[in-house]
Amino acid sequence: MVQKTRRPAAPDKSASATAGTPKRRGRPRAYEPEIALGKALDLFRTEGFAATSLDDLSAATGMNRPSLYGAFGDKRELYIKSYQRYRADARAAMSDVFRDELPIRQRLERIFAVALDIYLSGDAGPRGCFTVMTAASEAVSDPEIRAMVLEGLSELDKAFTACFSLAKQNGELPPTADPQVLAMLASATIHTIAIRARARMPRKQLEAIVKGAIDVMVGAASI
Amino acid sequence: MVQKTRRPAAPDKSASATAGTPKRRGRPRAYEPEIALGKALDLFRTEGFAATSLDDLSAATGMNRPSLYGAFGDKRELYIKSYQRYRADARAAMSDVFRDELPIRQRLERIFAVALDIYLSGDAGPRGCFTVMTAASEAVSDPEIRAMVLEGLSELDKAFTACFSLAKQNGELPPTADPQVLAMLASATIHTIAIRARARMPRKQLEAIVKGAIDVMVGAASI
DNA sequence: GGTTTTTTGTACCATATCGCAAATAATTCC
DNA sequence: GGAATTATTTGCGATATGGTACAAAAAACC
Repeated sequence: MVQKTRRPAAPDKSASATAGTPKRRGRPRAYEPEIALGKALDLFRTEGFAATSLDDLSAATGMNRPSLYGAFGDKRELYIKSYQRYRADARAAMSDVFRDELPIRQRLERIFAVALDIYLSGDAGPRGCFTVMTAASEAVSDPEIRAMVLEGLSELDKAFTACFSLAKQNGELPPTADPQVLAMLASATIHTIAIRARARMPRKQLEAIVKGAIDVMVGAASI
Repeated sequence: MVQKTRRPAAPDKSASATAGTPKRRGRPRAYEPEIALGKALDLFRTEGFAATSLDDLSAATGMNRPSLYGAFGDKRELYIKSYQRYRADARAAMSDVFRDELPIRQRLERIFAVALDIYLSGDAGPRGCFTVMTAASEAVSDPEIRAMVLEGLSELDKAFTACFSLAKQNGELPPTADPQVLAMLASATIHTIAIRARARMPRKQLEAIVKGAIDVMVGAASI
């Protein structure tokens, strides 16, 4: 359903006080789409695409199936929107840390701490990284989803590369250090803890892995 | 169905020439269980547990559903047996290389080459690592499967640890090198290429990642 | 040849699943 | 208040799914 008569200009009514809410015309929505999408994401993250039924989604979001369909399209579209939401959330949680002007070691520590928080959250056990989960499931058979996953992977790679490049410029790393190689190691560390988290490896052990990886990456160990 | 009257001792019949085939009594099996299990594994590896139906499995193995059930139990049991088969295959493919007395760098190169072969194989696109896939899907909700995955992860960790410990003993690594930390990096590299393979990252790029990781691990770079 | 044993093949069942159609409810516009 | 618009609710229908019952088939055993 394409939205037709969306009010052309500002309505200037009293209700317009609630910023950006142009008083839609029909029956008001009973549930906030953004909240519902978050619930759907939670489910998809724990169960995966195939193991999540529309009934499950309906129960989790509080919307019944036709409403779900009207709001987000079919199951696959909902999955894609959930994944985009996940990426947006993760980016929001990470961007500050990636942008911060901290010494490289502390920056990495904070980045991985945030990642662990994301991967270990969840009522029914740790849920890992949705990009990794999607790569492991839908990415093989669905080209569009695969493209999104590939983009998600490379977004992380690029962020780490920028991180290490800056550190190298600042003289925090030896001139022989290759930011791209270090970025791949950092991404690999992200991926391994995401997987291990889903297998319920305890946080302490994951933190030990992170610490060891950081030691190697910033050159404190194995020199 | 528990096997009852399994012939108590050696039958000493003519057919006994076909070693270890004690001439079972009823109608002979139309399909070799080991081959069928291999086909089931192929399917599970590409599609995952939930997205693979018994009809798919039936078509792939050439056994109809009742036969499948009789031979392997229900779908979950078949998945578990498939996973164990995968592990056995991977172990067989890896054990020589892990045991070989090569210099550490060449050893790692060969290990990762074998891993890439496993991860990039498949008619319907690269299939990655089944342990990683299972961690990403069934491991959260199924404790038994989760335990197997955790064991699979730690088996790899231990193999790499032994690898690096030996190299350190041989003086191939600096005395400050921590075999456990290096093993985690090696496992992380395995995991990241498994994931990237499923997103169809080209082999060349995966090999570049492996090369960079090896450089760092054996201390050729970033020193 | 007849009996026993094991496997296969056909058919079936109960349920789950996805998607949608039609009716009902709540709101704005006139 | 009535028309128009948008959402929700109920319920349906076609199909897929996991699992199984039961008869037919193919072999060994006697």
